[in-house]
Amino acid sequence: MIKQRMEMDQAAAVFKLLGDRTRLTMMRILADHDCCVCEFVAMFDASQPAISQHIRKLKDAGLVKESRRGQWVFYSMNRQYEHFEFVQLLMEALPSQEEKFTELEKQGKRISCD
Amino acid sequence: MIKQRMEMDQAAAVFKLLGDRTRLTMMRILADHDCCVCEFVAMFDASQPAISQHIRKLKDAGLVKESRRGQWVFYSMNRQYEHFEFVQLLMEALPSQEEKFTELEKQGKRISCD
DNA sequence: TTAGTATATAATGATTTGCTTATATATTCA
DNA sequence: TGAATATATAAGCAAATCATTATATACTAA
Repeated sequence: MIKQRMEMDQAAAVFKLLGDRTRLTMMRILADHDCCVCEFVAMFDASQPAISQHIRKLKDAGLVKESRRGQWVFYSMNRQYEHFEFVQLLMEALPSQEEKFTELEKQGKRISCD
Repeated sequence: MIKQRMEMDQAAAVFKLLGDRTRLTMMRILADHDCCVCEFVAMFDASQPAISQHIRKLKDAGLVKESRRGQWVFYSMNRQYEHFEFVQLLMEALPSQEEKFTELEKQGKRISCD
């Protein structure tokens, strides 16, 4: 696969999206696991609308995609995103947020749709 | 050198700083060359105060450092910055802004203090 | 159909951002 | 010293950002 040339405007737009603690952590988590909204709400100390609005920005920009599974809406990294590889490179430079996830399981708040 | 663990808050703060086209391009240029303020002013379609204010943010955060050379103030990447390597990794993922520089020389606006 | 759960959206407001204009400060050079 | 150049800072303002509250929509299950 050929690496897309990244324009500075686009790069700045990505950085801007990632320049928020909540969105950045969400993306880092999504690099490892799909996640539904209520899981994010449980992980972060944030309201459900706040989480929804952060996700919307990521979705509008194309970084994540959604898929409904029953009553839940799951989000995942969008591998079709023009600069997916760039985003992935960034996420790999950041520490795993696995604790957030294990903590969620400990609280019994993990949603599983398998 | 041991790679510093990057906290998400700090990472988000870096991304936020880079989430502006002008600052991001400045940083990309600084990855290759030191630069003085008037060179940035000539390169970007921006006023001198606007440029100064962008630089100040980068300096306050520790990403760049200044050194006066005669009447000019030159800026460079701060290699002592806690997350210098992280920033450098990001810059390497972006296209060189060499054209900006060559254009500057063509206009005879390159400042040289050697 | 109705209640309950999950999610999205709309309206609002405080805060932050990034410019502008005006002015202050620092340095060089005649 | 005084003029010219380079840079920084302050004040003010429009737009963007990010939360909150209230409400709408979508789905499940009884």
